[in-house]
Amino acid sequence: MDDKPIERLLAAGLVVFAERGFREATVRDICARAGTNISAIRYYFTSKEMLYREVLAYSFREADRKYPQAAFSDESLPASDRLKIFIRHLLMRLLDESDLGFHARLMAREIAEPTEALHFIIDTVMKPRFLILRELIPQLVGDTLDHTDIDRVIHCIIGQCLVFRHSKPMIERLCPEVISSPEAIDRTADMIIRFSLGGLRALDPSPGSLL
Amino acid sequence: MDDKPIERLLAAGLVVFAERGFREATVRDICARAGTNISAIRYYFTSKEMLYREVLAYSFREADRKYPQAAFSDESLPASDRLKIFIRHLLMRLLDESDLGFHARLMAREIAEPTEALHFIIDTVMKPRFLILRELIPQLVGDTLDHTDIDRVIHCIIGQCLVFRHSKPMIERLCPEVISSPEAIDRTADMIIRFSLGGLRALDPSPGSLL
DNA sequence: ATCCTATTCAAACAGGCGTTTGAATGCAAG
DNA sequence: CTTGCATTCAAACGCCTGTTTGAATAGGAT
Repeated sequence: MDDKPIERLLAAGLVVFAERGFREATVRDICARAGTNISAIRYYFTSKEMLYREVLAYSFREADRKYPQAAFSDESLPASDRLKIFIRHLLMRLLDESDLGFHARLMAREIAEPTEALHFIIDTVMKPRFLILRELIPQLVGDTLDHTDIDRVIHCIIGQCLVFRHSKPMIERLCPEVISSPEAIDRTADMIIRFSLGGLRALDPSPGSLL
Repeated sequence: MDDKPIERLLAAGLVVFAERGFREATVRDICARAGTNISAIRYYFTSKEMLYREVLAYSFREADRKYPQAAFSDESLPASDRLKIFIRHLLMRLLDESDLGFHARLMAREIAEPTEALHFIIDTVMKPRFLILRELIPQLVGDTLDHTDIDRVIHCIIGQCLVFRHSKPMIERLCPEVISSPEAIDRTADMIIRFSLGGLRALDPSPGSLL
């Protein structure tokens, strides 16, 4: 447990908001975890909603600290390698059960049921990655697809990663083995990569494809 | 509006539960939509939770009535055709904005944040479809994958469909065109099918593949 | 008309929520 | 020690929730 109440509230808020969502999270629960009095939220953040915004910012800071500038934005690497890195990176973050996992869960929540903070999140973390994929994918499928189809392909790829996070309850009932261990998650990442590269190859009509 | 209060409450409950989730939905809102008094829920369903269960059952009934026994379980068709039907079917249901869309949203909610009803839903609607895919996929990729990898592939495929439902808020901000019209959704389904068949081909080492 | 049952209704209830209060506490500076 | 300020605390506030109540209403059977 950190020393200052502000840090403790941010850390506790991250956990509770990630697990229960904004509305279902209670300030009493957050404060209990943080070991503070209820009114500490008002004192330091003025309201639950302001705390939530600060938790989001805190979450981004922590995530960027642990996963700094992903190598997938390194333009000197081959496009297919960059895509592989992106997929593995994304899946790991999504299924990470440490502090980092809360960040992923928090964002998954915002995507599915946006608060007013969604625009900020999209522009800050989603859009930059999205734009990189927008220039990456055409390098892998040639010029046959228009920009809308490129966006479709991008979602096909990230959807394969997201499903393992947000359908987790179903997965754990139907086939828990696919993500039950770090090795299993690793194999899942491999599978998504093989599957996606195969999918991209099917979209590229040129015979001597880069893939 | 239907005639009987029970029907009206079920229909209103479907809409409100699908849009707000179980906890955030209020009985006052549901009753207002249904045009009944608040205590009608107690009178006909004894509690909000019992109403929710009945809404789930009602939702399944309605969905099966509109999308009866999908052709994709027709074993006389080629496996690849059955997969195509499955993908198109699933995406259409997920993005359908009519009554049927509420059914899909309701289930998407249960998958992401299960109530006690999840087990029932999984065994009733998910598992049967999942088991069909479990026998379908091996026909398309040969015998090279163990059953866990088959389950991974299944999730890669359904993940591509699910992402367009549950990342909708993000899609509508980053690239709304991909699902902005029935034609666009149709093109998205085509893309998922091409992408998935390509992915499956990449997993099948045999030269003269069925794909 | 009278009774009985089914249904509707407005009002209130208890509990949990985020927020607010005002006093208690700690602690460094004068 | 005293002052002043930042911080903590228990308690209460007002609001909204699901639920409950008991009376009002309706409509068919006798």
